Amino acid sequence: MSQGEKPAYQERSRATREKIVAALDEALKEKPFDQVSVAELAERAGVAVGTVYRRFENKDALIPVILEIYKQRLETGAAGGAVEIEANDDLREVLRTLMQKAWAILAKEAHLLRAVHLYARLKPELTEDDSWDKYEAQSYQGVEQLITHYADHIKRKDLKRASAVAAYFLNAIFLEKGLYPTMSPASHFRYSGKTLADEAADMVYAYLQLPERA
Amino acid sequence: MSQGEKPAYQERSRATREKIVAALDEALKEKPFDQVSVAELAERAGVAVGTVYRRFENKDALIPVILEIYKQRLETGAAGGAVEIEANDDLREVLRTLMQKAWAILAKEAHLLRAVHLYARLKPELTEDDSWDKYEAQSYQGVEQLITHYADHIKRKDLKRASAVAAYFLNAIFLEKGLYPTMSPASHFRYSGKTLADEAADMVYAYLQLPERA
Amino acid sequence: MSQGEKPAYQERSRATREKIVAALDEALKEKPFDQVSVAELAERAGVAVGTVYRRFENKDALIPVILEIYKQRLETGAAGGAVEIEANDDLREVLRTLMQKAWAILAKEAHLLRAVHLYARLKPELTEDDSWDKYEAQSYQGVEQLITHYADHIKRKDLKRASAVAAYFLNAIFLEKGLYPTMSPASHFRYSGKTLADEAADMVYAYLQLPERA
Amino acid sequence: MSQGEKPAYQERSRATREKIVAALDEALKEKPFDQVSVAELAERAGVAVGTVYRRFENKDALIPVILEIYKQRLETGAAGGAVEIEANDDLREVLRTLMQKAWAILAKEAHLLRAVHLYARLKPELTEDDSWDKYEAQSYQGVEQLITHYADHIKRKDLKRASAVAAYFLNAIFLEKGLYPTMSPASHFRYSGKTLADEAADMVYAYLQLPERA
DNA sequence: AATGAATGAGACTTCATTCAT
DNA sequence: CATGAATGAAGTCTCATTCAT
Repeated sequence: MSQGEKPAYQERSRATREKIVAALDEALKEKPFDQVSVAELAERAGVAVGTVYRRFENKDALIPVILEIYKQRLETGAAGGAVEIEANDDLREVLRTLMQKAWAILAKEAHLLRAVHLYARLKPELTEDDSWDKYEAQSYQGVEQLITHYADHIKRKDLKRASAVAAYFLNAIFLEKGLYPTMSPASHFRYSGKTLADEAADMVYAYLQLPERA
Repeated sequence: MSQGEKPAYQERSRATREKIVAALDEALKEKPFDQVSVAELAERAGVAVGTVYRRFENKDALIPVILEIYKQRLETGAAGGAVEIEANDDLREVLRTLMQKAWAILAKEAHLLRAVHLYARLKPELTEDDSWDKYEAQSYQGVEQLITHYADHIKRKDLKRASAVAAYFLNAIFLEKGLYPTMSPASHFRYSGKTLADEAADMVYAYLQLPERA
Repeated sequence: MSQGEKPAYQERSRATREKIVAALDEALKEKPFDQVSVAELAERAGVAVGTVYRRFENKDALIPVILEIYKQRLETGAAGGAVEIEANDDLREVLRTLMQKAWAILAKEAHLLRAVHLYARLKPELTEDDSWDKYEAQSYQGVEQLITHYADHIKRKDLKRASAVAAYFLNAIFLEKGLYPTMSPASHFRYSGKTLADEAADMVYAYLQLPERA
Repeated sequence: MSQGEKPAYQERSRATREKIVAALDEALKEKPFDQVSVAELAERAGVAVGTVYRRFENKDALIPVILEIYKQRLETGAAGGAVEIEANDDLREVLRTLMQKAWAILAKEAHLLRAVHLYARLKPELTEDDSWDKYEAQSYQGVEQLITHYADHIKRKDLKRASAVAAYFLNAIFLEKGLYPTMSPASHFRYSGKTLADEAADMVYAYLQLPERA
């Protein structure tokens, strides 16, 4: 239960909450959170306006929910395609596989990623318990673990920094993807998402192979 | 003159337009475009509300102006710090210098970058003459030229794709910077912008040095 | 049972009613009836919203209850401090004692007096059986009885009118007190309630001693 | 211009303001301020809802206006019927005349008196410059001046206290009148307003003639 | 009987846009 | 051309009341 959300004691309440959350998920595919009125949300959810306010203190209390859905989707997606790393796998290949998986998930949840960045992340005070912070930390650690695991095959000395830079980069590239999921064909990057994922993996791999400046 | 903008034949009109544009620039430093009301804009510009509507058909007609200001600032910034590339300069160093320059400019104009991405780029139909398209093309070509210039020191075969990927990456990383110019210290990337710029340069450099997969 | 109230046949029902009434009494000490929502009332009473509606047809049906509580408090208060009038008591002193008693009770029940005047009395149609009317009649009669009892010591000829005027006056002065129980010290009447009660008694006494105009 | 009110530079603005104020005046004759919605007010005034908000920051900003109208009406009324006190006039008669005048004015403006007491006076923080305070002080001083003027014909020693008590009493009796301007015929005070005014005057007169207790 | 979730009318307020001056 | 008053649709939120459990 996030900040500003009201407790749901009954089964019925939980069902209602789910309807609202689902409606929000759908609505975000079409327009930014700002432009989804509570009335529209209620209608999509098939409930009355007042019902939304019975579950959420105000419209802003829905923002943490976005992050919540997003994290849940990622977990579900990750669970479905967990990557088992064998000791002797090639780092370049592992990165490529990982990026492909991540990209596939994001292509489906881009609308949430967009909302997370534009609302949840920009209003951290609304997100309970440093939720974004924790999530971010987790993803940074994931990258760090991978890199540490392959320390012997990496030329960078400062693995901590390398990990942070790599994570920042991946985050940035996914953000771009999230903001412009269906960018007009006029866009000058004419390669497929699959290709881009491969190249992003290569970029990280190459970076790790490059020794620091003297 | 962008879409929805009205012609300014007289001297006075142009002065008015300048005032409005300057006011918009200032306002965007404080809040997103959405939250800048026409009334506020008029007040900041020292003109009446009706006057804004005499110059711009509606509020959306101001969106292309954002891109216009942004491009102009970049040009001014770039002109002030043009990088002369000598034939025998080291590519890694050149990239680093370029990134530092770019970073410095963006740090100052982050509010515009943010607005460009959130409004101008998301509503390409509002931007006259494929303005964003042209701008994007230009920046892609810039990267491509640089890479072509250093073709001999690069291991990638497909220079066109490498250029596109590099440009996409740079764009993404700047977007992240633009959206969260003053991200809370809780953020897990604890390195300075200067450091990040260096690492980004390295990442592109390393990528260019890595031959394509077999 | 007032208008709009529903019969409570069972023991449990009566207990519920009591809880609601007590909650209303408490709530009125803090805010006007208007601002006490049914939900708040139910919570204060420790019952569900629906339960309130099982006992009272609608929110307005609570208004007569206010008068009921008020009358009951006055009776309790009066019973506790009944004034025995001896034949040879001085009228001026008797009035003074009465006013002091009345004032003491009202100071405690000012919130009810306020509510009675603002809601119960302004919506007589809601008050069952001319309840306010009866109450008013009773208080007028009380004054009349007292005055009749002291007829020999009074100069006024028209005792009925004098009684009515005196009752009206007392009512008015208590209303003022009820509406502004804790008026800011900036208020220009800087005397204590006790003093004011004394003076009010004097005023009535003096009035009774003044013969009608020729 | 009271608190929360916006400046009206143009003639047109002033006309609008007047329309709104007049509409408020009318509306208060029918229902309490609480129950007058901004939409209703706008409709009565023949303007749009937004227009009300252009002149008044919010609904509460209308409260000080009530006091303003009330004071203005009293002044207008008083001006029309100023009472010239001749040195040798009888105090009882003077009081009677004054009360009759006051009563006549109030009968017409009872709705404002009601609103002043329920809103303006209960929310002094909304009333600019201690406006109510000043008004109250003025009325107290008026009574005091009259009483001082007739000091020789008064038996009370403490004229200051006597003045305060008299003013408090008059205020209270008018409040009662304001709150129940058209009390149902069931009311037990069956005398006309004119009669009541006479009796109120007598009451004050008698009080002044009664020496303090020993 | 009791519960509390759901309803939806209606209140306040904002603001892009129009238009009389 | 400029001004700023006026407009009114639309948004957020409250709360008396209803109803399924």
